[in-house]
Amino acid sequence: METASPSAGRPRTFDTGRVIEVAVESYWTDGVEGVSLNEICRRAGVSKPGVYREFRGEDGLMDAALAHYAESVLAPNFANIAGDSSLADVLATLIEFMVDVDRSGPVGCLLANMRQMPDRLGPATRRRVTDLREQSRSSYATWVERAKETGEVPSTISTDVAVALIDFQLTNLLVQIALGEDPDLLQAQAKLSFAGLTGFGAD
Amino acid sequence: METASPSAGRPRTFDTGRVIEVAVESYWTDGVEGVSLNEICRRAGVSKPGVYREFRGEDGLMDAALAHYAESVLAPNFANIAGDSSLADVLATLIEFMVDVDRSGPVGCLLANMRQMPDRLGPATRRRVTDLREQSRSSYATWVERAKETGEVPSTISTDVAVALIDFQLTNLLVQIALGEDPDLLQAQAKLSFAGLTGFGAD
DNA sequence: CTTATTAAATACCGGGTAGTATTATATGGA
DNA sequence: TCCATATAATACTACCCGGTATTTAATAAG
Repeated sequence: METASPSAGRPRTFDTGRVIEVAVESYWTDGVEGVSLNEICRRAGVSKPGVYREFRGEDGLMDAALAHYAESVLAPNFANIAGDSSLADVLATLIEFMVDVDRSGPVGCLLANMRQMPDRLGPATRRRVTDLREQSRSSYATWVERAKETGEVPSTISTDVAVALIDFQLTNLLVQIALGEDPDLLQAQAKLSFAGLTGFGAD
Repeated sequence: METASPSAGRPRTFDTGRVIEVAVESYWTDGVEGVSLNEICRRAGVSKPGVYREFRGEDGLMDAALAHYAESVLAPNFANIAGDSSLADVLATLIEFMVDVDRSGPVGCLLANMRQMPDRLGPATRRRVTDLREQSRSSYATWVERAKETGEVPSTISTDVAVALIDFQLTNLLVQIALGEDPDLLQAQAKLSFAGLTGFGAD
């Protein structure tokens, strides 16, 4: 299906997808606090009014970037993990993936970064951050409930607290990795931090 | 001992200590990323060249503020804690103190905030952040070593990892508290995160 | 060829930043 | 009284930001 109406007017050359990709890469690599709308325009080779017309401003661009990040990075990762392994395995896999600074793509996580910078976000982006966080928490909750059924996680631990633990540890792990902290130490302490949940860090 | 020479020149009215107090309060409450040098001058009722002459610029002011914070807030707290209680007690006390949002003074921690914002810091401030962090780690290391001697912490856990765990958990706890996260959930998950170290969160 | 239409970039606006050159003020001493 | 001295605030620079009014360019239709 071609673009609907080749009716009149100057043909568009604005590559929206390309701009979103540049924005994701920029925000992810430099942090939302470390890159300006002007700079993204420069990197994408695009004019500011163009971005404004297409995304209604910085908030819209950030929101679009976060949406793209969620579906192109977060969703596949969550899908790969959704397997039937134990909670300990899931968490260990996640940790090892997150602290792997040699893999392709930027380190850290755009969503985790944005959560630390609420003042830098517009309303739309903030809404999406809240929403994506809620989705993560919901996934964690199902993992925890399942692990409680198998007896891996003691039922004396409230699901809310377990979810808060996972959310806190993984998010801050990603933040610290992005800050350049030592990956090996981060990995070891992260595993240890889950010992009360699954007992897997106390080897 | 009065100020050395009342020799000549316009008498000074610049209250350095007052400016430092305002700076600490401002950076602590609003975050180093959330308040400008101009704004601090406005709040302290002082001119910018005055600050520049006294502190050599923003980096000097931040450095002085952090130094004052370290000796007026961090040091007393560490002194109060240095008691002979178990590591579990020390950590529980610290956590409960940190998540208490109703106590006087701003929530969170200036040092923890600065550690998340290295790009916002000048060289002097960054040096002091590194140094203070090293001091904290050193305290944590002695606590851990002592706890290992009493058998509270299994000697199979490397001191480096234990220190990294404590550093990570406490710092990020302070960051999350400052971000307005739910104190009760934070407290519960923080205690749980230390279960692998001391076993005290698994009640 | 002209006109309407759509999209592009240029150039600007108001406001913020850190830092500084300049000027005004208040003292002690000659 | 007049000057040297030290400190104060005012006013400015140069630069960045997000956002926009204006202008230029490229097409389809009449």
